[in-house]
Amino acid sequence: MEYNFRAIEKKWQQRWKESGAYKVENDFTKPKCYVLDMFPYPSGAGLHVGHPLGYIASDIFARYKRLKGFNVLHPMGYDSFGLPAEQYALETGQHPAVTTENNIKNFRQQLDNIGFSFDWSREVRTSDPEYYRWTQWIFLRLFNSWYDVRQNKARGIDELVRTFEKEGNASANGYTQTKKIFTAGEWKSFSEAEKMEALMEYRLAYAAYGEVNWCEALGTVLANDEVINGVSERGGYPVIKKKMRQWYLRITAYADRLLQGLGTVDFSDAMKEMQRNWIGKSQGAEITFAIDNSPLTLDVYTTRPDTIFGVDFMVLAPEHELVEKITTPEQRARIDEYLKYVKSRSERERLAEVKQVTGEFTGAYAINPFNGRRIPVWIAEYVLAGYGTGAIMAVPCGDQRDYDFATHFNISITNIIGDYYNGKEANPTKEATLINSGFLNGMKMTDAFDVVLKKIEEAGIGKRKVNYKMRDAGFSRQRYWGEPFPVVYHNGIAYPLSDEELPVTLPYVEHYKPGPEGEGPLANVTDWVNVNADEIELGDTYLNLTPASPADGIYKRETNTMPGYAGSSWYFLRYMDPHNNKEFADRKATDYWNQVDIYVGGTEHAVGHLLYSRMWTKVLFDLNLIGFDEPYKKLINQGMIQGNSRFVYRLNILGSLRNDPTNKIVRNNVFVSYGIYKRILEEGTLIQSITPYLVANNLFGNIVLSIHDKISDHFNGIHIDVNIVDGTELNIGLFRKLKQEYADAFLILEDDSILSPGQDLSETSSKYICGAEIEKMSKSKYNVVNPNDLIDKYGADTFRMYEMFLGPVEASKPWDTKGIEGVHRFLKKLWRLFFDEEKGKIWNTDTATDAELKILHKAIKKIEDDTERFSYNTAVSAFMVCVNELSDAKCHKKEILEPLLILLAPYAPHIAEELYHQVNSFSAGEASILTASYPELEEKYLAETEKEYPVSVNGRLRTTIKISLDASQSDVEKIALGNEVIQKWMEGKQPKKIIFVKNKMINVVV
RNA sequence: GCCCGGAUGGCGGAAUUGGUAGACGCAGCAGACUCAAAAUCUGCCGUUCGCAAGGAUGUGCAGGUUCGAUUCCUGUUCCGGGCACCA
Repeated sequence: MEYNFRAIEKKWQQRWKESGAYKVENDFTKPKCYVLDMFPYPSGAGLHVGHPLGYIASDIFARYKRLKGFNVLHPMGYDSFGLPAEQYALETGQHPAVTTENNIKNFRQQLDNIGFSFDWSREVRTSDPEYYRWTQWIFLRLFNSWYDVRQNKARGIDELVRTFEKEGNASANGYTQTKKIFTAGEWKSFSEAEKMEALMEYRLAYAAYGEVNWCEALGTVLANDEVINGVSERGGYPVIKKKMRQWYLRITAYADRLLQGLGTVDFSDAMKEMQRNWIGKSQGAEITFAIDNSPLTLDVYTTRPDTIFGVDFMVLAPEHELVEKITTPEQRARIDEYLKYVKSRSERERLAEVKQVTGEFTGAYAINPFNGRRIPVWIAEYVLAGYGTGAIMAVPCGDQRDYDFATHFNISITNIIGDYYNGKEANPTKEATLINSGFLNGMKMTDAFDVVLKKIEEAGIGKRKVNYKMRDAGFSRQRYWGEPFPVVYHNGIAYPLSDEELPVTLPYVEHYKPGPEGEGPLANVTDWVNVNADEIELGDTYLNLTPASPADGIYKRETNTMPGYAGSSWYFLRYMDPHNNKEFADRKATDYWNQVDIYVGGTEHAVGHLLYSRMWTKVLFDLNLIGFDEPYKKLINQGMIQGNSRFVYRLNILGSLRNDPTNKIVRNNVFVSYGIYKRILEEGTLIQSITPYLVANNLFGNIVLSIHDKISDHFNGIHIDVNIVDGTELNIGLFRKLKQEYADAFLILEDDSILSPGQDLSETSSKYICGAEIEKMSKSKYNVVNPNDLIDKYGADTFRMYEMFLGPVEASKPWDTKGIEGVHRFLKKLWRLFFDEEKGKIWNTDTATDAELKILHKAIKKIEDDTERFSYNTAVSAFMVCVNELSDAKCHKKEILEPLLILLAPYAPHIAEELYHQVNSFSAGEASILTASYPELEEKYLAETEKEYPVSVNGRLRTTIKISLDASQSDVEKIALGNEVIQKWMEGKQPKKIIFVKNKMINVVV
């Protein structure tokens, strides 16, 4: 009986499916464990071997916890809204719903093949109306909430309205930048439009005009984290800044709590650091400067108020509102020209030329409040309008950008840091003792910080201020394939729809092109966009207005859709209660399942998805809709599996040779093996290197190639499908079959011999060796390895264990199929502990010896420990050690083997279940290894009585001595000093000291 | 430029708290079984000197702390990732 993995895996996958083995109940009496994977976007390309890495890791953990007696929630679903499906629809006219459905089918087949323990009855899809109904519902909560800074939490907008009615907004200032202060009376006199406009400044989801990242090629705006180096993350298209009315999430209100929350979760330091950088908190001061000969004032933000005496100029962002007002007539023309220049530059150009110094003087001067100095006010690109106040005080001796600017425009530099400033570059030190700094002279900069701030606050010309780099998140996209907003407009005012109107489903569209004015495709569906007042029910505005009536006429639906991160911000909650059609999830279910215990996914979501879902969770918590405010307790980032590309090297035929009918190479391609290619590059000339191979075989006829400058120009390294290469050796038969154009190619092999068309390797002892390079795994590089192929060849259990054996889950590593044989051999060896090819069944029910129990319990200890801390590569190795030892000991005892199978079940569930049933005679469906209980470690079997101690002399290992573990220090010293080898190395000297660490080592110092 | 992470045999990697560096696997070499191949099994496998016993050396590089350092500290090089005019 041999290990027939194909039949075994098929059988058990079928049985588990039939018995609903992975179905999870909301059984609140059992301890819970929530193990979650980041759900995938179902792309058309399907899975490659990199995708399942994290899924396998989490699956092992989930199965392990289940064996440990936990009620484990381990669901899977699809983040099925998104750009690629829509881009594909634009090109082919196929509806995104159709392509998405097909892709999901393909994904599911590939996932099923690997044998995951997902509870598919809880599957969610973000594009399913029954799902996005609740995304829209949460959006309405965001729309109807505001952030109360004093209570430091989100509250219902109705409470804000009541405050306004009582006392206006002067004291009840929520998290908003508004400058418009109104009294209760004024509020009451506001029109409906004015009230809605005022409230909009407080809502957590709000519409506003703002600079957005507009991507013309994609026809939509993008969030900051979707723009990389001035181009779109997806597709690399140019992105420009544009003013548009957009929806935003007021995530800045949560900046501090998102920062604080990092202290309560178990994420990697790198991950926390990335989020901290993105939030970008800085402590500083906002200082108001008077403008000379003007009633106007200038606010700047600085993190270094201690350097105020070093201010040599001011710089405004070109977009700053003061620029218009303070520019003097003499400078007007030059400023206008500079503004024109700035406008002409794209975001990308600005980023590309970061170090270029540009700017212009406004002609105006600010006054330093502490010494009355007149400070010239400039404008320059390097100051950003969106950060701080959009204006800075420049201290060239302490800030390199200010220094560069001052040098470029010949502005004299005041040194306030003495020797710390060398006159050649700025020094941002905080250690210096201040000079040229009035009342701060002689003070350390770190102390001066608070002294200056106190003075500024006393004088009423500024205040302490915390700033964040993070901006509110753009929340609308001009696309079709996303969640429609539950919002309608009337006279330009946005009204929420009632919960009863949900879901607002996507209408059918004829095509996916933008609307008439650059809006999303939905704008073209006029009979969906325009709705009569009596056709819809509006949500509560809390404004005590007369309800909308038919007389109010036509409402227009919002034509934007929500961005990709909307659905993924809360999906982990829906899994808890996926079929609930009354609520997004039952409160009892969310209280029970609570935080995700283990969340596994890639680093690429560090700032996008992770921050947004953390924010949504905090909002839901504030509104008392769930009972916790961090979604993910522990995060594991699986590493990227890189592709291992293979190359063949084609000789480029010169144009002049192509027309020569006497020459064979005109018609045939010539490929050289990697060794030859490398030698040619090293030798340097084409004539000397190539012709011996080619001329000798009469490939060239009488033609001689001309010498080129670069030898490598004569070759094209061409990606070749990794699946037709064994290691680095090309499978020539498949190579010729794969592409018509290669069928007649000449191949120059590693030993310089030529393989002509029609010949195969049986006529030579040489090989064609391919070049190799590590790259991203992608279709275009022909380096994609499909899990299905490997599973077909070795089985899912081998595949699962091999992926884990590759290295730590967190590490990125190139894929290499070669080692999979070793893991497969291990499983075959395990099988042979139970069955022999000739003798059949060899497992028995004999009583185990202590030595055998020790092997088992060593494995229990190591594997349980490694599984618990996600060290799966070492766990797999421990299985191998155990099976090797049992084979050597010829142990075939059920008493040992059965517990081993349970240990193995999370890693290789199919073979474990099969053998578990072989050693037990269960009746059909009676038992499963999936619900067995995990073996208990019994330390007594591991107890040792003696230890082979390494003994060193002066720290150098000289020998090992077996000594009883209960030997005392003096016993040990006697034994060590009595040892022949040790005596030899002591060279007759007296020991100064003998270091003895019990159960570790002995070191004799002489 | 700034911030994180890493560097160990031919290769992937192990060494959990400072205590026998190289577990486990791949590849390679030698051998057994076989008509042969596959499968399986046995032995060797960092470098170097040596017939061997054994010795020297060795965790990117240069120092330091320690009886003892892959592990801690200082400096440095290279690689990977993130951020990038954020005042």
